[in-house]
Amino acid sequence: MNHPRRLQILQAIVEDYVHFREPVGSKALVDRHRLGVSSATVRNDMAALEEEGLITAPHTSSGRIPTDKGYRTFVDQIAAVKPLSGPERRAIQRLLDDAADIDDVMERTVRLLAQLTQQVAVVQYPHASGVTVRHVEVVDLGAGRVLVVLIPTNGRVAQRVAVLRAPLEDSQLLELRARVLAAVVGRSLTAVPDALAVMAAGTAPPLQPAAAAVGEAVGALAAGGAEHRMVMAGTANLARSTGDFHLSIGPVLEALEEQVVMLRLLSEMEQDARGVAVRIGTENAEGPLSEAAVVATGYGPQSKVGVVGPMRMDYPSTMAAVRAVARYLSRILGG
Amino acid sequence: MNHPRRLQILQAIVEDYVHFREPVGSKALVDRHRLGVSSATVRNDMAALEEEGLITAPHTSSGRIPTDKGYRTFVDQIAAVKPLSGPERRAIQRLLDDAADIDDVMERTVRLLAQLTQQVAVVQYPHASGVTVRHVEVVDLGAGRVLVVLIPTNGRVAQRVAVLRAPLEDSQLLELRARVLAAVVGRSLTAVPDALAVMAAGTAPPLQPAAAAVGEAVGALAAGGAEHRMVMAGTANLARSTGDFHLSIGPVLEALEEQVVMLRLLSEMEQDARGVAVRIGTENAEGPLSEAAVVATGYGPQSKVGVVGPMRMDYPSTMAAVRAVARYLSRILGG
DNA sequence: GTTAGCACTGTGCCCGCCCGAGTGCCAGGA
DNA sequence: TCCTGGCACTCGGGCGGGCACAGTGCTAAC
Repeated sequence: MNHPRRLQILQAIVEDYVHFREPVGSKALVDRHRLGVSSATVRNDMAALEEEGLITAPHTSSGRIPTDKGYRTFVDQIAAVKPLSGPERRAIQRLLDDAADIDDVMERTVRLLAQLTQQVAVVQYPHASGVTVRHVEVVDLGAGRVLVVLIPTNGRVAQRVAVLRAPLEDSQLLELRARVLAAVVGRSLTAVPDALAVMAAGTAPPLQPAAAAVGEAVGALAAGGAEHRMVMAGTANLARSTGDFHLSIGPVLEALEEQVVMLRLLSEMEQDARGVAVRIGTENAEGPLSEAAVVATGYGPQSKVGVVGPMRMDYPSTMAAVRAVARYLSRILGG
Repeated sequence: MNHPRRLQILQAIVEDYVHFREPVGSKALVDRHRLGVSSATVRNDMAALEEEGLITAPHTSSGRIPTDKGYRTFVDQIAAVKPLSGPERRAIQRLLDDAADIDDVMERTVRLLAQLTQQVAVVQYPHASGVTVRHVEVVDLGAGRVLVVLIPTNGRVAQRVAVLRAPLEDSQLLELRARVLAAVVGRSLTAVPDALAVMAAGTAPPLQPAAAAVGEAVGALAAGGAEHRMVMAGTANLARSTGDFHLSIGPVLEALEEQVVMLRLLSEMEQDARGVAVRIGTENAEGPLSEAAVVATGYGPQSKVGVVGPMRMDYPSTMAAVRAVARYLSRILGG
């Protein structure tokens, strides 16, 4: 597929279909784009494009719409990522600079991206690679229950309640706390579970069961990092996209609520030279997303941010927005 | 309105309409319910109910559907809250008992409620009334930025980055940390901002700006409690409800994403003697929710949990599920 | 107060019709 | 070899008429 005019026609079809949301015919094409040839010629090229499986006609006598493969070709070969406007860039920066804590950053980011792209935005919590333990706090809740708080250097505090066989004296609690701190502060999160197992094993009997329970709790906090969580916004945008054409909203919403599935999908996507990954239609495994497209990219060490929308989306703008937001996010979190 | 048979007929209309999702006529009514009278009599009663504004006919020759007021009467006068089944109760308990931390409790609760009711579920984070400060941690991020972590007795850890005019020495940081701890540990969250203002004012010049910045950050954390946050699940259920009848999905999704609005709505709702609050259609202010119903109740000190769905919902079951989930939630968090 | 019967009415559905958009193909020209 | 104008063809969508049906309101009788 290296016939320049045909690529140009494919591009025009994709753009017009995204814009007008209806099949585009040869005449409309020559009217709206300076192709320099007649509609008959365009028809011949369209037949060739259809032969190659890049476009298709919903019914015999109507215009053409791009296929999955057509969008893919468009994205790979044609689309130049469109830079964001100055005001947009400033808006991103201002909004994210004001964020109070990590949760706030995530919340603002996902809303911003949803608004910029007019799609559903998804942001994974930052990955904890290279993060070490800053502090651990053990809080007595009474009745043999203690709250364990893990404060890693990335600020993503985690917490959990551990249940002990018997209540602890204040002095015992302090000793336990000191032992835990000594064992893990400064260590990488990945090393925490083992370190605590050693600590528990080396603790004298009266405190041993409590040390084991607390150690297990902290270990779980360190292991089950926040990178398994995500935030989402802009689901209302789906309603608009879905309104006029296929892509029923229910299954897509279900898929989006399955965080595990979404996170795996995002993590599988590998970005290309432009720094963005795109999955179109059936490139997503068979299922509810087979009529949708996902545009994603990484930020920070190995976390992901992206949007989900109809295949008929403005890829250049969307890719630009996703990439820009990811960059600001890296900057905010890395700084 | 104290005509027993007419109430019975209203009840039958609501139940059948909820069940079959189409206007119900006099004949179908006598077929499906043992009313003991003929369809002609039912027609007379239906005319009376329509006169009172409790039901209405979409067009001249079709069955009747309940109005907002009809649902209201149904909910107030008729519906007995239907207790949950044993397996349902056990499922709630098992699921919530396994939760790791507060975020996990919220996440599990909201999913559970969405699944039980087949509606969109909303859970507000627990309110911090009566909560005191257990600990504060100050973590140096370098470059004059410090992470401030507030650990309240309810386990809802909050965090924030404070930006200082100039970097601090380690010893200065330790001193600052000690001053903050001395000022706020053991105090109620509501007293924290003032206490820190005093602390900052009484700090010697070299450390004063940093104390002010950190104090302000901690104060904001204490003031801006988690009760302003909420989690949501089951939006896919909206697609099903919305599919066949009015209640367009877009505006409702938009309203749900406006957390501020939703939280205010929930907080305004006052539960009745049965411990549940219900808002139907236009009882919600004009707007996107005027064709929806909200069923909510409180849990813990003053937080809310509820569901949003079409007016045509199974109120007895929904009210029971909301109430049951709220009870388990109170128990988990209060224990 | 209840019931049977009857005339009436609006909706949904099916059918046939026509119109227009857009195609594929062919023959002629650069 | 590629492009173009022309033409016949095809299908979808909109429109109007006719039909069956569900359900009502009303009246007269019990």
